[in-house]
Amino acid sequence: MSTVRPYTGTIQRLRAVGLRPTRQRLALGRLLFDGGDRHVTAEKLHGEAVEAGVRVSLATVYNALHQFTEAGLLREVVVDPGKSYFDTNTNDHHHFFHEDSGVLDDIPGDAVAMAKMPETPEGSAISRVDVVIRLKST
Amino acid sequence: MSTVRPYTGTIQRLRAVGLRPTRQRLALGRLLFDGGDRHVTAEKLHGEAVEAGVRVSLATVYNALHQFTEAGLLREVVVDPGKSYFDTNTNDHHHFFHEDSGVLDDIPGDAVAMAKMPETPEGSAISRVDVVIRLKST
DNA sequence: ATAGCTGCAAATGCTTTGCAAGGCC
DNA sequence: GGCCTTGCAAAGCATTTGCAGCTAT
Repeated sequence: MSTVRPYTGTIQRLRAVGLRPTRQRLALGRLLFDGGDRHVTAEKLHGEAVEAGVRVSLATVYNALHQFTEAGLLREVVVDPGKSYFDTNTNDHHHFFHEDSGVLDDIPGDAVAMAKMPETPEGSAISRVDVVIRLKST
Repeated sequence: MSTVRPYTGTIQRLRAVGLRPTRQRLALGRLLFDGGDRHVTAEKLHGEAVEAGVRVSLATVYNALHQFTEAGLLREVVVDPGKSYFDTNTNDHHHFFHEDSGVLDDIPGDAVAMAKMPETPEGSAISRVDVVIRLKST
Protein backbone atom coordinates (compact mmCIF):
# COMPACT_ATOMS: atom_id res chain seq x y z
CA MET A 1 0.00 0.00 0.00
CA SER A 2 1.49 3.29 -1.07
CA THR A 3 1.47 6.37 1.05
CA VAL A 4 0.54 9.51 -0.86
CA ARG A 5 2.96 12.24 0.06
CA PRO A 6 2.09 15.88 -0.42
CA TYR A 7 3.16 17.40 -3.74
CA THR A 8 4.06 14.04 -5.14
CA GLY A 9 1.19 13.92 -7.60
CA THR A 10 2.47 16.56 -9.97
CA ILE A 11 5.99 15.17 -10.01
CA GLN A 12 4.74 11.77 -10.95
CA ARG A 13 2.36 13.15 -13.47
CA LEU A 14 5.19 14.95 -15.22
CA ARG A 15 7.53 11.99 -15.10
CA ALA A 16 4.81 9.78 -16.47
CA VAL A 17 4.67 11.84 -19.65
CA GLY A 18 8.43 12.18 -19.95
CA LEU A 19 8.82 15.75 -18.76
CA ARG A 20 11.47 16.64 -16.25
CA PRO A 21 9.92 17.98 -13.07
CA THR A 22 11.73 21.28 -13.02
CA ARG A 23 10.92 23.95 -10.49
CA GLN A 24 8.91 25.95 -13.04
CA ARG A 25 6.95 23.04 -14.44
CA LEU A 26 6.16 21.83 -10.97
CA ALA A 27 4.89 25.19 -9.86
CA LEU A 28 2.78 25.62 -12.99
CA GLY A 29 1.54 22.07 -12.76
CA ARG A 30 0.40 22.58 -9.22
CA LEU A 31 -1.38 25.81 -10.06
CA LEU A 32 -3.13 24.01 -12.85
CA PHE A 33 -3.94 20.62 -11.40
CA ASP A 34 -4.36 21.17 -7.69
CA GLY A 35 -7.51 23.20 -8.04
CA GLY A 36 -10.06 21.17 -9.92
CA ASP A 37 -11.04 22.05 -13.48
CA ARG A 38 -9.50 25.26 -14.66
CA HIS A 39 -9.39 27.34 -17.82
CA VAL A 40 -6.37 29.56 -18.19
CA THR A 41 -4.61 31.74 -20.67
CA ALA A 42 -0.84 31.93 -20.70
CA GLU A 43 -0.91 35.43 -19.34
CA LYS A 44 -3.27 34.57 -16.51
CA LEU A 45 -1.20 31.58 -15.45
CA HIS A 46 1.96 33.61 -15.59
CA GLY A 47 0.32 36.22 -13.40
CA GLU A 48 -0.68 33.61 -10.85
CA ALA A 49 2.80 32.15 -10.78
CA VAL A 50 4.44 35.51 -10.23
CA GLU A 51 1.89 36.33 -7.56
CA ALA A 52 2.69 33.06 -5.87
CA GLY A 53 6.34 34.06 -5.80
CA VAL A 54 7.48 31.69 -8.52
CA ARG A 55 10.11 33.14 -10.80
CA VAL A 56 9.13 32.10 -14.27
CA SER A 57 9.11 33.88 -17.60
CA LEU A 58 6.12 34.16 -19.90
CA ALA A 59 7.99 32.25 -22.58
CA THR A 60 8.43 29.34 -20.22
CA VAL A 61 4.74 29.40 -19.40
CA TYR A 62 3.96 29.11 -23.10
CA ASN A 63 6.43 26.30 -23.47
CA ALA A 64 5.00 24.46 -20.49
CA LEU A 65 1.41 24.87 -21.64
CA HIS A 66 2.23 23.44 -25.04
CA GLN A 67 4.28 20.61 -23.61
CA PHE A 68 1.46 19.76 -21.21
CA THR A 69 -1.03 19.88 -24.05
CA GLU A 70 1.09 17.66 -26.25
CA ALA A 71 1.44 15.24 -23.37
CA GLY A 72 -2.32 15.08 -22.96
CA LEU A 73 -2.41 16.82 -19.59
CA LEU A 74 -4.22 19.83 -21.02
CA ARG A 75 -6.53 20.60 -23.87
CA GLU A 76 -6.45 23.74 -25.94
CA VAL A 77 -9.80 25.42 -26.54
CA VAL A 78 -10.31 27.87 -29.37
CA VAL A 79 -12.97 30.44 -28.61
CA ASP A 80 -11.29 33.76 -29.12
CA PRO A 81 -9.31 34.84 -32.13
CA GLY A 82 -5.93 35.87 -30.88
CA LYS A 83 -6.01 34.28 -27.47
CA SER A 84 -5.42 30.69 -26.45
CA TYR A 85 -7.25 28.99 -23.61
CA PHE A 86 -6.09 25.81 -21.95
CA ASP A 87 -8.40 23.47 -20.10
CA THR A 88 -7.31 21.10 -17.36
CA ASN A 89 -10.30 18.90 -18.06
CA THR A 90 -9.24 16.57 -20.84
CA ASN A 91 -12.38 14.51 -20.81
CA ASP A 92 -15.00 14.74 -23.50
CA HIS A 93 -17.01 17.85 -22.77
CA HIS A 94 -18.04 21.20 -24.19
CA HIS A 95 -17.97 24.87 -23.24
CA PHE A 96 -19.87 27.95 -22.34
CA PHE A 97 -18.06 31.10 -23.40
CA HIS A 98 -19.10 34.38 -21.82
CA GLU A 99 -18.34 36.83 -24.60
CA ASP A 100 -18.48 39.86 -22.35
CA SER A 101 -16.05 38.69 -19.72
CA GLY A 102 -13.95 36.21 -21.65
CA VAL A 103 -14.72 33.53 -19.06
CA LEU A 104 -14.80 29.95 -20.25
CA ASP A 105 -16.80 27.28 -18.38
CA ASP A 106 -17.22 23.58 -18.77
CA ILE A 107 -20.50 22.05 -19.73
CA PRO A 108 -20.68 18.58 -18.23
CA GLY A 109 -20.16 15.99 -20.90
CA ASP A 110 -23.65 14.62 -20.77
CA ALA A 111 -25.52 17.91 -20.80
CA VAL A 112 -25.01 18.21 -24.54
CA ALA A 113 -25.75 15.48 -26.99
CA MET A 114 -25.68 15.37 -30.72
CA ALA A 115 -28.70 13.84 -32.33
CA LYS A 116 -27.29 13.74 -35.80
CA MET A 117 -23.80 13.96 -37.22
CA PRO A 118 -22.82 14.57 -40.83
CA GLU A 119 -20.85 12.11 -42.84
CA THR A 120 -17.12 12.58 -42.51
CA PRO A 121 -15.56 13.72 -45.79
CA GLU A 122 -13.53 11.24 -47.80
CA GLY A 123 -9.93 10.98 -46.65
CA SER A 124 -10.56 12.56 -43.28
CA ALA A 125 -11.13 11.37 -39.77
CA ILE A 126 -12.70 13.26 -36.94
CA SER A 127 -10.09 14.61 -34.60
CA ARG A 128 -12.54 16.27 -32.24
CA VAL A 129 -15.95 17.82 -32.05
CA ASP A 130 -16.12 21.17 -30.30
CA VAL A 131 -19.36 22.69 -29.19
CA VAL A 132 -19.19 26.24 -27.88
CA ILE A 133 -22.26 27.94 -26.54
CA ARG A 134 -21.59 31.67 -26.66
CA LEU A 135 -23.32 33.73 -24.02
CA LYS A 136 -24.18 37.38 -23.68
CA SER A 137 -25.05 39.02 -20.40
CA THR A 138 -28.68 40.02 -20.10
CA MET B 1 -41.02 43.87 -62.72
CA SER B 2 -37.44 44.85 -62.07
CA THR B 3 -34.64 44.14 -64.45
CA VAL B 4 -31.56 42.84 -62.69
CA ARG B 5 -28.55 44.68 -64.00
CA PRO B 6 -25.10 43.22 -63.65
CA TYR B 7 -23.19 44.38 -60.57
CA THR B 8 -26.22 46.03 -59.10
CA GLY B 9 -26.70 43.50 -56.36
CA THR B 10 -23.63 44.36 -54.36
CA ILE B 11 -24.27 48.08 -54.54
CA GLN B 12 -27.76 47.65 -53.20
CA ARG B 13 -26.62 45.25 -50.58
CA LEU B 14 -24.12 47.78 -49.27
CA ARG B 15 -26.55 50.66 -49.38
CA ALA B 16 -29.14 48.59 -47.59
CA VAL B 17 -26.85 48.25 -44.59
CA GLY B 18 -25.74 51.88 -44.67
CA LEU B 19 -22.28 51.41 -46.16
CA ARG B 20 -21.14 53.63 -48.99
CA PRO B 21 -20.42 51.57 -52.06
CA THR B 22 -16.85 52.65 -52.56
CA ARG B 23 -14.67 51.07 -55.19
CA GLN B 24 -12.90 48.91 -52.63
CA ARG B 25 -15.98 47.73 -50.80
CA LEU B 26 -17.66 46.94 -54.09
CA ALA B 27 -14.75 44.91 -55.33
CA LEU B 28 -14.45 43.01 -52.05
CA GLY B 29 -18.19 42.52 -51.89
CA ARG B 30 -18.22 41.01 -55.34
CA LEU B 31 -15.37 38.69 -54.57
CA LEU B 32 -17.22 37.58 -51.47
CA PHE B 33 -20.82 37.39 -52.56
CA ASP B 34 -20.72 36.56 -56.25
CA GLY B 35 -19.35 33.10 -55.74
CA GLY B 36 -21.67 31.20 -53.46
CA ASP B 37 -20.68 30.32 -49.92
CA ARG B 38 -17.13 31.24 -49.13
CA HIS B 39 -14.76 31.16 -46.17
CA VAL B 40 -11.96 33.68 -46.28
CA THR B 41 -9.24 35.12 -44.14
CA ALA B 42 -8.30 38.77 -44.52
CA GLU B 43 -5.03 37.84 -46.11
CA LYS B 44 -6.62 35.50 -48.62
CA LEU B 45 -9.22 38.07 -49.66
CA HIS B 46 -6.57 40.72 -49.99
CA GLY B 47 -4.56 38.39 -52.21
CA GLU B 48 -7.57 37.78 -54.43
CA ALA B 49 -8.29 41.46 -54.74
CA VAL B 50 -4.73 42.30 -55.71
CA GLU B 51 -4.68 39.43 -58.15
CA ALA B 52 -7.89 40.77 -59.68
CA GLY B 53 -6.19 44.11 -60.19
CA VAL B 54 -8.00 45.91 -57.41
CA ARG B 55 -5.82 48.33 -55.52
CA VAL B 56 -6.71 47.90 -51.88
CA SER B 57 -4.67 47.79 -48.72
CA LEU B 58 -4.78 45.00 -46.18
CA ALA B 59 -5.99 47.46 -43.55
CA THR B 60 -8.97 48.31 -45.71
CA VAL B 61 -9.73 44.64 -46.16
CA TYR B 62 -9.81 44.24 -42.39
CA ASN B 63 -12.05 47.27 -42.06
CA ALA B 64 -14.42 46.02 -44.73
CA LEU B 65 -14.62 42.53 -43.27
CA HIS B 66 -15.53 43.91 -39.88
CA GLN B 67 -18.02 46.37 -41.30
CA PHE B 68 -19.65 43.61 -43.33
CA THR B 69 -19.76 41.40 -40.26
CA GLU B 70 -21.30 44.11 -38.13
CA ALA B 71 -23.85 44.71 -40.84
CA GLY B 72 -24.81 41.05 -40.86
CA LEU B 73 -23.44 40.32 -44.31
CA LEU B 74 -20.73 38.05 -42.93
CA ARG B 75 -20.17 35.87 -39.93
CA GLU B 76 -16.90 35.45 -38.11
CA VAL B 77 -15.89 31.89 -37.33
CA VAL B 78 -13.35 31.08 -34.65
CA VAL B 79 -11.41 27.90 -35.33
CA ASP B 80 -7.81 28.92 -35.26
CA PRO B 81 -6.09 30.91 -32.55
CA GLY B 82 -4.50 33.86 -34.25
CA LYS B 83 -6.39 33.80 -37.50
CA SER B 84 -9.87 35.07 -38.28
CA TYR B 85 -12.18 33.40 -40.77
CA PHE B 86 -15.21 35.05 -42.28
CA ASP B 87 -18.13 33.13 -43.71
CA THR B 88 -20.48 34.48 -46.36
CA ASN B 89 -23.15 32.08 -45.18
CA THR B 90 -24.93 33.82 -42.35
CA ASN B 91 -27.59 31.16 -41.92
CA ASP B 92 -27.62 28.80 -39.01
CA HIS B 93 -25.06 26.12 -39.78
CA HIS B 94 -21.87 24.53 -38.55
CA HIS B 95 -18.36 23.77 -39.77
CA PHE B 96 -15.81 21.21 -40.71
CA PHE B 97 -12.29 22.41 -40.07
CA HIS B 98 -9.44 20.59 -41.80
CA GLU B 99 -6.65 21.04 -39.31
CA ASP B 100 -3.93 20.08 -41.75
CA SER B 101 -4.84 22.51 -44.51
CA GLY B 102 -6.65 25.21 -42.60
CA VAL B 103 -9.65 24.80 -44.90
CA LEU B 104 -13.05 25.54 -43.43
CA ASP B 105 -16.23 24.00 -44.89
CA ASP B 106 -19.88 24.40 -44.18
CA ILE B 107 -21.94 21.61 -42.78
CA PRO B 108 -25.49 22.02 -44.00
CA GLY B 109 -27.68 23.26 -41.18
CA ASP B 110 -29.74 20.12 -40.91
CA ALA B 111 -26.87 17.62 -40.96
CA VAL B 112 -26.14 18.35 -37.31
CA ALA B 113 -28.72 18.37 -34.60
CA MET B 114 -28.46 18.74 -30.88
CA ALA B 115 -30.38 16.24 -28.88
CA LYS B 116 -29.88 17.90 -25.59
CA MET B 117 -28.87 21.38 -24.49
CA PRO B 118 -27.71 22.46 -21.06
CA GLU B 119 -29.53 25.06 -19.05
CA THR B 120 -28.37 28.58 -19.77
CA PRO B 121 -26.63 30.11 -16.74
CA GLU B 122 -28.44 32.76 -14.74
CA GLY B 123 -28.11 36.23 -16.21
CA SER B 124 -27.01 35.05 -19.62
CA ALA B 125 -28.62 34.47 -22.96
CA ILE B 126 -27.35 32.33 -25.78
CA SER B 127 -25.72 34.42 -28.43
CA ARG B 128 -24.81 31.53 -30.69
CA VAL B 129 -24.01 27.86 -30.67
CA ASP B 130 -20.95 26.87 -32.66
CA VAL B 131 -20.20 23.31 -33.59
CA VAL B 132 -16.82 22.66 -35.15
CA ILE B 133 -15.90 19.20 -36.32
CA ARG B 134 -12.14 19.10 -36.54
CA LEU B 135 -10.71 16.76 -39.15
CA LYS B 136 -7.34 15.16 -39.68
CA SER B 137 -6.22 13.74 -42.99
CA THR B 138 -5.98 9.96 -43.04
C1' DA C 1 28.80 15.06 -17.43
C1' DT C 2 25.25 16.00 -20.38
C1' DA C 3 20.98 16.37 -22.31
C1' DG C 4 17.33 18.98 -21.37
C1' DC C 5 15.39 23.57 -19.49
C1' DT C 6 15.03 28.37 -18.69
C1' DG C 7 15.31 33.35 -19.28
C1' DC C 8 15.73 37.15 -21.90
C1' DA C 9 15.16 39.82 -25.69
C1' DA C 10 14.45 39.96 -30.32
C1' DA C 11 11.55 38.39 -34.01
C1' DT C 12 7.22 37.04 -35.96
C1' DG C 13 2.36 37.05 -37.47
C1' DC C 14 -1.97 38.92 -37.34
C1' DT C 15 -4.68 42.83 -36.51
C1' DT C 16 -5.62 47.68 -35.28
C1' DT C 17 -4.86 52.63 -35.31
C1' DG C 18 -3.61 57.58 -36.50
C1' DC C 19 -3.69 60.78 -39.70
C1' DA C 20 -3.28 63.11 -44.19
C1' DA C 21 -5.13 62.65 -48.76
C1' DG C 22 -8.88 61.19 -51.64
C1' DG C 23 -13.70 60.02 -53.13
C1' DC C 24 -18.88 59.70 -52.68
C1' DC C 25 -23.34 62.20 -52.03
C1' DG D 1 -18.38 71.07 -49.46
C1' DG D 2 -18.60 67.97 -45.95
C1' DC D 3 -18.15 63.73 -44.18
C1' DC D 4 -16.98 59.20 -44.73
C1' DT D 5 -13.09 56.15 -46.57
C1' DT D 6 -8.72 54.88 -47.81
C1' DG D 7 -3.75 54.06 -47.64
C1' DC D 8 0.28 53.80 -45.52
C1' DA D 9 3.18 53.13 -41.93
C1' DA D 10 3.56 52.67 -37.29
C1' DA D 11 1.90 50.63 -33.18
C1' DG D 12 -0.13 46.72 -30.62
C1' DC D 13 -0.89 42.06 -28.92
C1' DA D 14 -0.16 37.34 -28.36
C1' DT D 15 2.97 34.01 -29.32
C1' DT D 16 7.43 31.91 -30.89
C1' DT D 17 12.36 31.54 -31.37
C1' DG D 18 17.57 31.73 -30.73
C1' DC D 19 20.98 31.19 -27.80
C1' DA D 20 23.89 31.56 -23.63
C1' DG D 21 23.67 29.95 -19.08
C1' DC D 22 21.57 26.82 -15.63
C1' DT D 23 19.83 22.29 -13.63
C1' DA D 24 17.98 17.73 -12.96
C1' DT D 25 19.55 13.15 -13.30
